[in-house]
This record gives sequence, C-alpha cells and structure tokens, in this order.
Amino acid sequence: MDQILKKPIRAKKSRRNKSAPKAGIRQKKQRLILKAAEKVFSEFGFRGATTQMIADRAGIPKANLHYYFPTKLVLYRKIIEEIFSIWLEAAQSFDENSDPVEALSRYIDKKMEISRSHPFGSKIWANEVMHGAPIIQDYLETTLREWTDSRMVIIQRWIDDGLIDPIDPRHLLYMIWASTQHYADFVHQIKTLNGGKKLSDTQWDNAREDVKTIILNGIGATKRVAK
Amino acid sequence: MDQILKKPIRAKKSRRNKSAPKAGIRQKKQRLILKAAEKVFSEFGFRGATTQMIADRAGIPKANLHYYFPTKLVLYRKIIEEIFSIWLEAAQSFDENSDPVEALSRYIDKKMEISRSHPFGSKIWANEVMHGAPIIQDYLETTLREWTDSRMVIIQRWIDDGLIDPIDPRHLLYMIWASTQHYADFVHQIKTLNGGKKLSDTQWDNAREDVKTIILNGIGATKRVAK
DNA sequence: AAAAATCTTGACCAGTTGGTCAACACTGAT
DNA sequence: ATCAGTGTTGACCAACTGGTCAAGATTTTT
Repeated sequence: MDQILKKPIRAKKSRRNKSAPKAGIRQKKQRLILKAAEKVFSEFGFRGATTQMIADRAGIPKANLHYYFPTKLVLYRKIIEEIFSIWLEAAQSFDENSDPVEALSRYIDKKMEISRSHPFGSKIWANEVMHGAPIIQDYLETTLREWTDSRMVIIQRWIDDGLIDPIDPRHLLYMIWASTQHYADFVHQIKTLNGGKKLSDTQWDNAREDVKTIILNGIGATKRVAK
Repeated sequence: MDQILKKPIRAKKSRRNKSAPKAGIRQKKQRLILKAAEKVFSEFGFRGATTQMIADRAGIPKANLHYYFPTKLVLYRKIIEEIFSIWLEAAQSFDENSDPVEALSRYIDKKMEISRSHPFGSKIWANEVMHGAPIIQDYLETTLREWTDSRMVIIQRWIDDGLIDPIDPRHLLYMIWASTQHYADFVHQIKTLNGGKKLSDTQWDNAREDVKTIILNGIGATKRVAK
C-alpha cells in the first residue's frame, strides 16, 4: 500500500541513516500536503483540483509539493488508499460478533462515525466511483470484491440460521453503505435542509439511531434490540 | 425554467414566424447537445468535462456548440434543471395516496426506476452537491427545501396517526434518497461487484423489492404489505 | 433571383495547468 | 570550515481550455 512513491528519495548514499530530523520534516510535510490535498480533491474532484490550490492550502510553493509528490495522480492515489483502509477497518465488527444485531449495529455506528470524521475521504471515493473508477479500478476488483464476498457469506449464514429475514445480502450491504455515506457525501444538502446549520451532536445521534433502527427492523433482526 | 438562454437568437425580425423547419433543427440540435453533455458531465464532472468532448460526442464542431449554448455553465445548468424536475415528478405518489405503504412503495419504485433510466442525471446531481452545490445552491434553498418540508409534514402525520413507527421523517427521506440513488451513482461499483456485468432485469427487481421491504418493515409500516 | 436571416466552422487567442529545472538554502557529519 | 545530501523555490514551458470571430454555407422570405 506504500509502493506508489517510486522515487526512494531519502537516504541513498548517506552512510549512516541517523539523520532523523530530516526524516521528520519529510513525514511532517507529506502529512501536511496530504491533508490539504484531501480537502481540495473532495471539493473540486481530481481534474478540478489544481496542484496550485493544494500547495496554497498547504502554505507551500507548488514546486515544493512536486518535490514530495511527483505527480497529481500519485498524490491522489495515496489519499484513496488511506480512505479505503479506514473503511476496511470499520468492518472488524463482522468478525468480532456472531450476533447480527450486535455486528450490524457496530458496523453502522462506525460507518456513521467515519462519515462524520472523514467526510472528505468519503466524497473522494464517491467521486472516483461515480466517474467509473478510472484510477482505483484494481481496488474494486480485488480488495473490495473479496471483502464484500466474505461479508455476504456471513450475512447469508445469519439468514440460514433464521436470525434475519431472507434478503439478498448484497442489497443489505449496499443499503448500509448508501445510508451511512450519504451523511458524508451529501452533507452540504443535509446542512442546507437543516436551515444552513450543520447537524448538532444530538441530530447526529438521532440520525445514527434512525438508520440503525430502520435497517435492523427492516431485516427482522430485532428480537432483542441493542440499545 | 427556460429563461437561462438569454440570447433570443431565433425569430427576431422575420415578420412571419412560420419558419418551422429552422426551429425544428434548432430544437433537435439542442437535444443532441444536451444528451451528449449529460453523459460527459456525469463522467468527468463540470470542470473535468470540456466543451470539445461534448462537441465530439455530439458529432459537431465546438464552435457550433457554442452557437447554441453560449457557455459551458449555461449548458450545465440546463441539464441540472431537467434532472431536478424529473425527481420532483416522482414524488406525486405522496399526494395521491394517503396510505404510507402505498405512497412510499410507489415513491421508491419510481426513484429506483429513475436510477436505472437516468443514471447520468443522478450522478451529476450528486457531483454537484458533493462539491458544495456551487451552481445550484438556490435550488436547494428554495424548491428542494419547500418540497422536503411538505413531505415531512405528511410523514409526521403518518406517525401521529400510528401508521408508522416514530422516526424522524427527515432521516427516512434521506435513507430513501440514499438507497435508491446509490443504484445510479455507484452503478460502476455495483457492476464490478456483480462480476463486471450490469444488473439484469431480475436483479433490478430484487434490488427494488429488497429496498422497499427493508424500509417499509424498518418503519413498521407493514401491517399489510402491498405486494 | 436575390436579399435576409439563420446556421456552420476553421482558425485563433488569452488564460490556465501540470510539471520541470537550475540556482539557492539548510543541516549534520567530518 | 567544508562538503555532501537534502530541502526550497521563482521562473519557465508546452499543452490545453473556454470562448470568439469572421467568412462562408444554407434556408426562408420577398
């Protein structure tokens, strides 16, 4: 997940690689650039974003940005990879809980949490997929597909065991993704419809609870609702 | 909804406006351009799309495109307006049915249908909102807000009448939008996860039924399920 | 037929963009 | 102090973009 940066710029001839301070600067600046890029990409899309904008937001000259990330594409891909790994982590709950109510509750909780804390990432992903995933198609075909397949098996088992109603696991997953990510991708619309004010803590709580309630009730999983 | 084209290019001095043939060409070509633009915008976003691409796809020179649509922005807005009006029409079911199961079933059906038949439009809308609605903010604040408010009143009445469980009407609407539009906006991802093949008629039927089932069950609306 | 209106288009332009590069600055080791 | 490795940056460029324009083609009206 790190091999994209081809240039092994750092530490080549220096005999002792004890030059920690430089390495620190390097990492710190890359972080800075990535954070700026995430926001700019999410706001303007890949083509809409300019390296100049990103550099400006990071408070550095454009040339300096290109010193750390040779091309706009490398920078973009780096960001997508991070988002993706965050999403995968959120799905641990499937492995840690055998009970569907527990597992799905936690998964939805986490996904909603990510929508709130990482809205930019979610938008970039959505943007990328909406445009036909020109840059991350390989991810869809490998990692995401494998992940999805394995989760569908688990859901199917719940159905076979009579723990939830018989629905196509695929559509359940899509619905969870759609409903939770909607709060990140469409945050602007939600905000506008909320009188121009972003959702309060309470409103977020309500949203999370409503999403959970509807989905869990919707698949007949609520013999005992985890509240 | 038509006042955007400021240039009243047509019929100005010609005394008799019986010049039907020209007018026909005009309309036909505008349609052609709009259709091409819809696809290109949905694929590349506003900034990513170039007027050259649109002209190419429409099979005309770029200059000709600019003869009919003075700027890229005018063309874009025109498209957004069309999409929006299609979505509003889909919501008639709220007025025509007093029963929540009936009203919501039809609404979801229609929304899913639109996702299938107008995926480009949905993507453009999503793209626009995700980027902060720079061009259609007025729509969100006026038409969409009014529409949403009026529907929320209806849903709230269902709750008061004990026809559905007490959930925040807002989140029910968001969930319906998210779940149905997901099948348009993320069609590429769905296709990839479906082995690279787009959904068959049967799969679309299943998707539609599952979405309806989960949502209607989810809000406790299914004393009698409309099947 | 010929004038008037409308439509078509190749050539062009000014502004912007991603990316380069050579000169310069800093840091830490010897 | 010196020097190699690393980091910084203003200036630059070739490619591309939205949009213009004037000359010409086509159709309709007189």
